[in-house]
Amino acid sequence: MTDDALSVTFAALADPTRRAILARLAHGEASVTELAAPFTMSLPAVSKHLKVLERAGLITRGRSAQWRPCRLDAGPLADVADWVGRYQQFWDGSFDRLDDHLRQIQEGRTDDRPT
Amino acid sequence: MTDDALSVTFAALADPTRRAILARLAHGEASVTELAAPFTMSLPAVSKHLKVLERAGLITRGRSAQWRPCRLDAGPLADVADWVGRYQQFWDGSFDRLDDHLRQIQEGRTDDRPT
DNA sequence: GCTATGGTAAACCTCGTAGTTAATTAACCG
DNA sequence: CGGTTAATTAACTACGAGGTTTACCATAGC
Repeated sequence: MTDDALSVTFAALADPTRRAILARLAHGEASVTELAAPFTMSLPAVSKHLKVLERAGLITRGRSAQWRPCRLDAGPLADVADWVGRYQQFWDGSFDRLDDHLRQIQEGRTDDRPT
Repeated sequence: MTDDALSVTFAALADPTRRAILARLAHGEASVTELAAPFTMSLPAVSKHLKVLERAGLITRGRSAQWRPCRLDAGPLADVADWVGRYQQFWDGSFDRLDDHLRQIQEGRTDDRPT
């Protein structure tokens, strides 16, 4: 797997278990065993998923006695929304962003974006 | 890799080469060799990336003589935007979507979404 | 100190991904 | 037909992802 931030984030999201964990954390902090409860897989497997999410910056982990509570950090999701938003013109039938697009061409932007 | 649509889409996007290919296709149709030009990797490698994108529904491929032109299909990106949008309240500091969120709870929605 | 609980680490297995080179198919052109 | 260009298939290598079980560390509570 490539190691740029966006790739790490997308890869972390490419698993329904991890997305379900994020969905659970949207309700609020939770311990590892709480997060693992809905799944049939072993605790170490969940622990690994959490490590992936942590590496992607999607969760942060605290320390309270023997518990390691997880909290959602949606920062990287904003980057995802930003990235995907550049393609919005290609699915919503509107071209509201076309002038942004053209302006960016003029600015000589040639990196990883649709325009 | 899991085979639900969203996972396949996220996995396809978790590679800078593939994102660059999508960015290129946002300019318009292109052949495989055209798409491969910016990269140092071999043509079969690019061909495999295209197969991943095709499987995710992010591109469609035509046929014109010996060329197999690729076109962007942003449909799956709309699903990504939809998914990530449910977390917007967690990064933009506003709670504009909170009532949507609460309404969905009342509708008994318990699937892969932050609320 | 002992034991129970919460969580991670280690070692291992299996499978898919990303890349290579070489061979093959497909279509055009003279 | 023969040759060239476009692209895929095949066979192979290397590696990381996701899962398991077992063993270990850390803290709480008696």
